[in-house]
Amino acid sequence: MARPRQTEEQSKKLLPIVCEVFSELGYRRTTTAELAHRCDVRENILYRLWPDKKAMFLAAIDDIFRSRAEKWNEILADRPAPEQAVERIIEYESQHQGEFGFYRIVFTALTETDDDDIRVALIGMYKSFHQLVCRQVTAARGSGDVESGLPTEMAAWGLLGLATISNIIRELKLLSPRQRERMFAAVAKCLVGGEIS
Amino acid sequence: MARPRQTEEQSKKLLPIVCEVFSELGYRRTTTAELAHRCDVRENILYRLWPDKKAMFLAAIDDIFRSRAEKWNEILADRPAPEQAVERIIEYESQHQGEFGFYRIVFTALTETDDDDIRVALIGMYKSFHQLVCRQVTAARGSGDVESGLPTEMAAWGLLGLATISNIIRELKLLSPRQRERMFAAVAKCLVGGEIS
DNA sequence: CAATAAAGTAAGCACATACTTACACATTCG
DNA sequence: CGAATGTGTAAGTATGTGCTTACTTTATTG
Repeated sequence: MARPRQTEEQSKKLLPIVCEVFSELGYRRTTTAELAHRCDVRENILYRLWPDKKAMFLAAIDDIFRSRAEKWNEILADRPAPEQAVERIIEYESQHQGEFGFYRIVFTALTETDDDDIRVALIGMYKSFHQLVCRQVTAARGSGDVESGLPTEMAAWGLLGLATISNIIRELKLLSPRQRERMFAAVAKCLVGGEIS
Repeated sequence: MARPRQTEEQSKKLLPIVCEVFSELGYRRTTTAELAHRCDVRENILYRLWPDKKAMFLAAIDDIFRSRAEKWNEILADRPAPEQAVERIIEYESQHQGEFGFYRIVFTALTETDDDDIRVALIGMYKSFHQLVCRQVTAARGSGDVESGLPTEMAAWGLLGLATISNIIRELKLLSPRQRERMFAAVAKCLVGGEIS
């Protein structure tokens, strides 16, 4: 007998903007006023969608992981040969870095908050990502002798580290985009396929 | 005809505490009141040593780089064989990670501020570190054929990435300390000595 | 239409916090 | 000593910010 709730749709609509602002400004500098402004609504509307600022941030963490994983799935959807899958993802990552503000969110979550819920969310995200990467590395390596190279899980952590420093390099312009891409590809190749001397 | 200034000595005395607080809490959560409290002085005394909070943070960045570089020099001071130098540093880093709050300061500087002076300080710091690492990698590789492995500068970036993810792993307890150390050593070895397949 | 409930507006409150000011005390050196 | 200058204390100010509240408008459905 009245208007049906649209909160669901609205939060979906607003979430990408929320993500963007958090990843641009970090947790602390992101004010609810700024969030509202960028979402082109008033603050209290945000507070109808989420109970508090922390919930908005948690939603952003969740969304940022989901959108990244989705992207990877898209890449893998056209079924490249397993050996090429990881290369495809690496190529994608090296070129589209920072697009989702992934690392800024992580950094901010690590330093600006001291909240257990946020830590738990981060931990879950990293574990999922690590798994995802592990699977790709395994696929890329095929059934060749694994003993000669880095154990898969270690190579996967190395790749995550590579992605992280690569983002820092991008943010601080420590290398040109071209150089950064080449560095990313070479180091990734070394980690996935390199022998331990 | 009056008391001589002691600001120099006092800032030296207080700086490690300032570093510690910034790296624990990040830039935004660190209040001048908290800084004063931890330094066991009043706020206005901090403001006699530095013009504003940002200057305190910049001083912390500078100090944290200096103390880390010093540590490395200590390690290298007892002149290990060049091939072992990088291993020594890697071993040290893998075990003492997070001690200086290095990465927390970096993360916080990257996300919580949008200040050019801070960016410049960070950029300088990374370049210095990268050089330092490059020199060690070169030394470790000796005069062997370089062509077969990763170019030195790339390996150095990889190592910095490894240190970064390793810190994240430590902070989020994604691996046990033992596992993390093993991972660090294995990936580092792969980067420094690994062949590109 | 008219009742109802959601969406939107605007103002404001309570508190945190960067930075200041006014003043008392201590130390140096003519 | 005493004037000058540095150090320490304590309170205060102006602003920013998370969150709320009281109210108006809009859409839906019996």
